[in-house]
Amino acid sequence: MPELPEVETIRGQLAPLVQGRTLARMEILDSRWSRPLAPQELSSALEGRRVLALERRGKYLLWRFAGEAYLAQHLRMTGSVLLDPRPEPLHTRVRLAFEPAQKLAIVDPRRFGTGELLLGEPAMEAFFAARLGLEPLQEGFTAEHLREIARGRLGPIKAFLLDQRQIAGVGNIYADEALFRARIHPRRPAGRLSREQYALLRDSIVEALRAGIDAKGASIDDFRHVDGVKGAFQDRFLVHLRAGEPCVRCGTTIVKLVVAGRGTYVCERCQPRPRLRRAARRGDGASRPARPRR
DNA sequence: CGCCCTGTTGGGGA
DNA sequence: ATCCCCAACAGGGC
Repeated sequence: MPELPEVETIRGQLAPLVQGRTLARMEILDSRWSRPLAPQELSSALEGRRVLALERRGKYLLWRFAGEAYLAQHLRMTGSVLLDPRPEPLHTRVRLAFEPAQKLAIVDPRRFGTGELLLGEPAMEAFFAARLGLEPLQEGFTAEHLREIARGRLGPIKAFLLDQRQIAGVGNIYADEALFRARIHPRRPAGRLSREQYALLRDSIVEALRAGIDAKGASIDDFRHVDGVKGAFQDRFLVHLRAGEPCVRCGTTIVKLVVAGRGTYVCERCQPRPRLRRAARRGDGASRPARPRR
């Protein structure tokens, strides 16, 4: 019998455990988890249905049930899906029982995680279309694509990378890593990079994702929270959480900033700060002439 | 011991 | 379009 590690969620291993089984009982212990319906109604909608497949969409876990019923589950920061953990963890939010017998628990100390019921394929596709851009490892994720979706955007490139509607699946650690590898400062306006920088950034995003997969000994479709980023990621992630340490490339001390409301680590020599852009003001006629867009 | 800060995320309101 | 704050909890620094 396959075993799931105690404290990790691995879709790649989870899927074979539930596919083809019927969800016999679903107990939602935290009403916050359940969307858009109340827990009782959401469980009723899914109980008795067979699980056709379990997929990953960006950072969502997508459960496909018979009859075009779907559950878009998000683990947020501290969620995990455990295989029949005993004793039951303190922060168990949902209990799932399948037939033939199989039990899972959705555990989430911080209670940010959610389960969204979607009825009908169009509703399901619309849900993701509204929230997720291209996956970095998908065919069309090219430098040109990146340049096009960033065109005209003046917000910081880091915020842009974290925006799931632009690119699906890039998280805070990955964004820092990709920008470091591409030697781009996180505060650079997203739409103002050179063609070469978009190309480098595109490759760096892919590299960062591969580094993460590698560090975890996982596959791209796995969800796995590593126990302590500082431990498992240290060798492959070159800037994140390294404030005070020397940059591996130039020796300059890594500093921590806050960009897009997230802790952001940067080597300000390898990743030069953008020139301060002055707000256009009346009487500021001496400033450089506006460059034509496009 | 208590207080304060931080965080693998995303959404809503300003 | 963008920014700020919030959700709720644990763990670390002081």
